[in-house]
Amino acid sequence: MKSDALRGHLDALLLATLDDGELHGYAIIEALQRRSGGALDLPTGTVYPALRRLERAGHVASEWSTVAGRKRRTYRLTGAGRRALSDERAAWREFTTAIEGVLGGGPWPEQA
Amino acid sequence: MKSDALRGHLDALLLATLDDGELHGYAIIEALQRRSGGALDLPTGTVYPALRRLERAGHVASEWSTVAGRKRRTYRLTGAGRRALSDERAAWREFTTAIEGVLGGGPWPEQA
DNA sequence: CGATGTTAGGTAGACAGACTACATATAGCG
DNA sequence: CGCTATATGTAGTCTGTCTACCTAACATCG
Repeated sequence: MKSDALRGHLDALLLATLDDGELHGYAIIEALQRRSGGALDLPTGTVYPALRRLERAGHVASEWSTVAGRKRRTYRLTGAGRRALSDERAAWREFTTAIEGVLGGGPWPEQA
Repeated sequence: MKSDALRGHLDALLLATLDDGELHGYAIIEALQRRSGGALDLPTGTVYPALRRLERAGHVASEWSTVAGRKRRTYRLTGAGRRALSDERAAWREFTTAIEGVLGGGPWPEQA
């Protein structure tokens, strides 16, 4: 998968991943792999900064915990995050509709 | 529409627009507007450089002509461009499948 | 004739978001 | 002890798109 393709859609992915319950960063990456059928394998250098961006924006909140001696920062959606996710899903539908209108192909009707 | 969302998909759009026949740059922009239902309104500063990139890559070829005193550079798909378009369409399907696997939502089955 | 708008093409530079590469630390296994 | 998996993080780069601008011919209105 071309790497730039993701641009502008990463936030939606992260928020959607947290929609099923709180997760820590590493687990988010694994969830993305699983749910995308292996197509998405995001590097930590992409995900961690993005999570902090989302936290600054108030869309997620985090708490530290320690599990089996390892520190984890567990993220969960905030109310604003849930609304943002809803907006992102709508934006995704608009986006794909627009692109598919073009890619969809076939000869196009002249404007009536 | 968030502007970055387009990243990595612009080439596909341009190639698809030319798939129905040759067009000059300005007409491509209008065709994109029409076919996307008005959602895509790409500035010339985005489209013209992208077309030159595609020409350098050998995916389109261009010829100058003059219509009603105005110079036009008319673009058409090359054979390589047609193959590239096919690849882009496949990549688009993979991309949306991956994203929708994540966004698609609902609780997710644990890996069996 | 001058102003404005439409058609048409173009460039330079900024910007932002994702990536590469690197650094850190603990636990468990051989 | 070294290696792998788990887990988090930063610095700097890269690149494609956008913003803002410029040029030019023609048409129309006043």
